[in-house]
Amino acid sequence: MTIKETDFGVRISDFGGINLGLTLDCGQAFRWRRLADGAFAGVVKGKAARIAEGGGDLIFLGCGKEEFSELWHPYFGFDTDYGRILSILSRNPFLAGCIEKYGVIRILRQEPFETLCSFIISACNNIPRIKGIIERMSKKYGEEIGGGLFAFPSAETLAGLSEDELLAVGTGFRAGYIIDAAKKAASGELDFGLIKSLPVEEAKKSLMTVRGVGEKVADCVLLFGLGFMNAYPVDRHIKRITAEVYPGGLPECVKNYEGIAQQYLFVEKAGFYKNRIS
DNA sequence: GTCCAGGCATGCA
DNA sequence: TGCATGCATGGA
Repeated sequence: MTIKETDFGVRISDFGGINLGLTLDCGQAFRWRRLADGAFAGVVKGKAARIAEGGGDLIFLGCGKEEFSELWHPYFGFDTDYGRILSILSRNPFLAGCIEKYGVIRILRQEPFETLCSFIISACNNIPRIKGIIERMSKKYGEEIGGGLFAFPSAETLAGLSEDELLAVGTGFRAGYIIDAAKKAASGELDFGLIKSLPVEEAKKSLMTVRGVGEKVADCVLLFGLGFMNAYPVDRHIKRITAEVYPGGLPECVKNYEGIAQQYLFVEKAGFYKNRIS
């Protein structure tokens, strides 16, 4: 990977490629939007970001080298060799077709508490509405970071809210679940640093001590927030797809990278990519 | 009005 | 252990 500081921000090349639009808008992250000029804007760990594409390079606008290496390098998993992983997954013809079609969809390494809340909210919900709820939560209970943007609320803040205060932003029946997650995270009963170091099954069990967190939500947090590429979230779409495409079970080549395979299957078959924001 | 949405907790067999 | 049901909410 080459990193260059320019007048506009950090420009990176030779990083292994990315389908930026799909990576940021394939149902794993909920705070990115596409601007009129084609760049993407989002809020990550309390930092406002704009990312543009040019000639296969990515430009992190208004960002310095230090911020890039501390925040964006891990967020996009630039230390992960997607070329190698995708060539392994391509041993399966169906996945090879998806990878050919969509390019490199990266699994983001998001802030764990925000990821946990986001996927608690995702239960029995649709993606546009999940985004709306998270935006309203941030606007009402998150810290303002300038430009009319707001950080995702802290666990401490959410832990102090009443269910009615969360109902007011449209969380519905998940309000109590979010408060339980916030209390456990704020008290340290849920220690993401520790969970990250556990074997996947134990990590999953500890996430499932939170009300409103079952197998699927736990797997999403493991995959999209804690770096477990072997977590395989099975939602109603993936259940159908897996039965349809792999009635005999997942192919051997998927082992250890179930989560990445899952995201290609989701994009290909859940139909979401057809509806995503242009 | 009805149906559906990246589920989960609960009660009952 | 396995299955049905209710859960808030808004858009189609």
